[in-house]
Amino acid sequence: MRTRFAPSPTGFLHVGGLRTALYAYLMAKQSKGEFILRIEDTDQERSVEGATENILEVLQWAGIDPDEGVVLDQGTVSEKGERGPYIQSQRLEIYKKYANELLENGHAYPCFCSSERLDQMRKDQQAHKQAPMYDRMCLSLSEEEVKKKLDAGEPHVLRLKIPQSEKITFTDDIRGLLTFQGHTVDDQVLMKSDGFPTYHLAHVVDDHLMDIELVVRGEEWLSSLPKHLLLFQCLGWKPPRYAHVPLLLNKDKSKLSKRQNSVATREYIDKGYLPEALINFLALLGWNPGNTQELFSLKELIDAFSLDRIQKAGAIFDTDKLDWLQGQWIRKMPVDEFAQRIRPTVEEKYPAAKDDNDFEQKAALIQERMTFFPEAAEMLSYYYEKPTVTKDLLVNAKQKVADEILPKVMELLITTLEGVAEDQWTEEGLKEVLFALAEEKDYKKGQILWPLRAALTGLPYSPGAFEVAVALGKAKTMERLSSASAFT
RNA sequence: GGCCCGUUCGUCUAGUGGUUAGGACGCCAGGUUCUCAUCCUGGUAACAGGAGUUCGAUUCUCCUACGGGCUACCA
Repeated sequence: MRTRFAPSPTGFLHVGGLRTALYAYLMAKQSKGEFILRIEDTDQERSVEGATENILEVLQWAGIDPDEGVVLDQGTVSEKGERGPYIQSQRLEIYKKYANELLENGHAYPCFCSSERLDQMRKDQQAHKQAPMYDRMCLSLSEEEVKKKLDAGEPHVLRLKIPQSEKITFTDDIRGLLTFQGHTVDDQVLMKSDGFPTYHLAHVVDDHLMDIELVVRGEEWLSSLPKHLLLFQCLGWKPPRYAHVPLLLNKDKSKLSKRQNSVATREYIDKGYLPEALINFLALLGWNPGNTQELFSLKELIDAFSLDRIQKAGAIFDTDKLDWLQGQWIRKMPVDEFAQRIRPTVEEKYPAAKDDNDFEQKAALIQERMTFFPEAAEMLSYYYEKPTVTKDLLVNAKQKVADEILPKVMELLITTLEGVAEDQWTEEGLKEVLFALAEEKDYKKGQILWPLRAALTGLPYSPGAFEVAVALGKAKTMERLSSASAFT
């Protein structure tokens, strides 16, 4: 099945857009079909320089690669496929052709009304509690009048002539049977006075010409669906399947907005979220697999996805679960990949990490406990700089490390560890020695291990004492113990 | 105002006439552990309301309420 994602280059890629793209992509891949990317830049005023690149980069980051259409080829925007161009501003002649066809067949008519008149008309209608709709004034123009105005080059638009008595029904892939009455549908503008088509005309023409079989788009389009259906009918084309996905919502249930949330996918990338986590999260917002599986890779989603398990109601964009998924996916990463991922941020703060041959070993210790990559540097700080140890940290009531026993414990730690041979300096080796020490001197394990860990890291929490001691090595461990014992 | 869509724990959701209404996140408690995190166990918490159909409605129908989307020469 051929599906498409057709963003407007008006800025960053919205997370809702990413979810829509994901669903369309999954449907295409599941059926071994093609996923097409088309750029809808028919609004010249809103088009933003660089937006297309940005959107493509973000999709690539997410692992959603178009088979056809506008693609990123080694970092630059290019086009691929037989049904191009895939950028609407380059298809103006095509739209013009079909607009003329509609005009000739009497399905569309030119409208010369000024925006001032239109504004006034709507105001009046609203004042009378009527639905604001075009009053069809220009439809009553005689053929001669129209010709005269056209010849005089008067600015005008082309409007779709909605058959008022028609009842339009359609079965949406998500919402089921939908019904609209012709008289409640406005005579939509198809061609603007600047020669550009509106979304309504453009997408119908393109989806037909590009052989799109399924359109996945946001619910906000539902109310203009009858216009699109009529357009297909007037042009003598078979409409594609449509799947209107529910909206992503703010906490107050309004449409997800910049004011209340981070909506740019880029922001989530910058915060360090993994594409696996974001994709997993987005997939589950409004869709469920029908079983209790929560973790899905993109590949698994391709197999498991189906439109009939998409929710009809909107979903609040609550990122608590995203954070949990992020932790899950971090833990699933191969250690070397994880190390590679955090290395740059650690090196930035601690250049010494560049020469660290045991970086991976240290990274492994924090992989189980972190949620956000930017935390990595701080979590590894004590390896690359001497920790600031205070007596307050060394003492710990819960571990029963009292002020009075501290000097003795520190002394025991130093003398005991001093006696450990280099080849015994392993987690097992240290465990054996220190547990024996605790038993011999009748200390609880915590009474010995807390001061050790605290002296080595200078932190109230960190990986365990044994792991840190091993990663640090004997020399550094001894050095830190002796300087910490000065506080006692 | 009009048209269209929707409504199960705080959040994401399972459920299609008979269930102790299930799972996940969050939160709380306990356990593991030298700390924190992880991990494990348990707990908290929901069918918007009203009629109707039915022996029986979360499930079907209607109404109400509430929420949302659209209502541009924007998408």
